[in-house]
Amino acid sequence: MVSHYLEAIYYMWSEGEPLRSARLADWLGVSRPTVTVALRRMGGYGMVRMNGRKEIELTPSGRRAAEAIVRRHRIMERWLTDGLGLDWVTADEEAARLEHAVSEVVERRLYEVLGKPSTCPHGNPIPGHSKALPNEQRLASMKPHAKATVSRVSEVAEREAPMLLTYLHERGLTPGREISVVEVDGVARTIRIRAGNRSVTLSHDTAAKLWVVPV
Amino acid sequence: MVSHYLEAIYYMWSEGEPLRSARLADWLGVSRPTVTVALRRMGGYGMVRMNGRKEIELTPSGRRAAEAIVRRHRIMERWLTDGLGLDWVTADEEAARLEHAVSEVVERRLYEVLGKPSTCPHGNPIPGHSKALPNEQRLASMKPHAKATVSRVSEVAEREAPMLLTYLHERGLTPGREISVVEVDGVARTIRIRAGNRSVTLSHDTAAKLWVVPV
DNA sequence: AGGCGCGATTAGATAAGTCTAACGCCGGTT
DNA sequence: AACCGGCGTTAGACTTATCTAATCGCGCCT
Repeated sequence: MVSHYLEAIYYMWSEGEPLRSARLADWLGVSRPTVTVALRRMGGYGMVRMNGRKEIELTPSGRRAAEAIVRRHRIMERWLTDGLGLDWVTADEEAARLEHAVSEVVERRLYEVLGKPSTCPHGNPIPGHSKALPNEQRLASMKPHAKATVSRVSEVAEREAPMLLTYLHERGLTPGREISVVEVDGVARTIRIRAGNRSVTLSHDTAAKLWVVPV
Repeated sequence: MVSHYLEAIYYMWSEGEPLRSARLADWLGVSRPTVTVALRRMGGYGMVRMNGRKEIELTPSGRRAAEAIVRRHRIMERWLTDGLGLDWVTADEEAARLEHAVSEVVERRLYEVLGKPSTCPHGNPIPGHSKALPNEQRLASMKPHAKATVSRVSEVAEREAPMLLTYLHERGLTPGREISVVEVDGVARTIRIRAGNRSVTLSHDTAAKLWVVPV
């Protein structure tokens, strides 16, 4: 399941997580020796290599393969939500299986039929079709009274706490929503914001998974 | 790949092929020992059993699983042709991969969105939603001057000769087409028919893969 | 009756992908 | 300086899925 590994590496890289073997094992939910042998195999295929500090690096071909998987995941998610009306959590789970069965032909046709979307339903950019906004920052790093627009929900949320997706969706914290920071509580490690006309309090951890663009 | 085996067994059964291990090996393109061990494993899971004449039989649960796979294959084919505009051959190849990644949820929603079709693009019934017509017969068994309507193209055609699908599609030999038998040549083993306003000569083998309903 | 041929199985090998148990290395803390 | 914790790897084992080579068994034809 080389593509599972490539996909996870890509996510970890784009979320700024340290690219070490033990982290990858956690992300994928497998043991560390499993990752060691998998990386060795993938090294043999020329998909990844390890640098001097034992950090994982994608080779150009590994990166292309990883982007293809992530692209397919996000296009499928768009179809599952917009086309079939599935909720965020289900769409993510289903896309995780479908992404490995989708060929380039289907990917391209589906992308056209969907009207060339630039992001997945949670706002993450579709590799090869769009890039993350340059001035994005984590909601957790915003100061009181700042105003911003929600740009995306991190992939980390989908892996670590799928129900968080439902939570955010229910509260209208979806890409495009305008918010303002009401209060930052450094002791309780929470942040209170206004989204639309309602007030929401998020833990620092949760707020670190929401990316926003300052207005 | 238990589901690959179940799917193949289901196809062979519905095409009336003998359900022996060696035939299954041919259908799947694997060696006979591979099939032996696979059937043993599947027997342990309660999906198949062998009767006294060494014929393969699906248990009720094996049959349900097989139907689910075939149903998903045919629903996906409909989506790939009707929704994405892929040709018959490509749609079949893609569906062969996608069918194993589709869950019940996606299957059901997609079925609704497609308007509850009763057959795949080649006219094969979607298990659980429709059945083969009771008076179907092979075009190869029709007598001269008989008139009939094409009902379906056998799955055997898709496995053995994918280009046959293109051939039939180009000549308008698709489900619903009215045809009449012009001449049956027992020596050359060919059959000449009129389809719409054109004349087509098919080999006996090809005509055995086209199912028709006499008018 | 003998033999041929096909079908099915056994035996033994390979490769991917996973696990647990145990060990070695390195960096930071006491 | 000693040590502990986390990280990575080694060693050994298991499961699934595949292969080739060889063997067994049965039915049919001469």
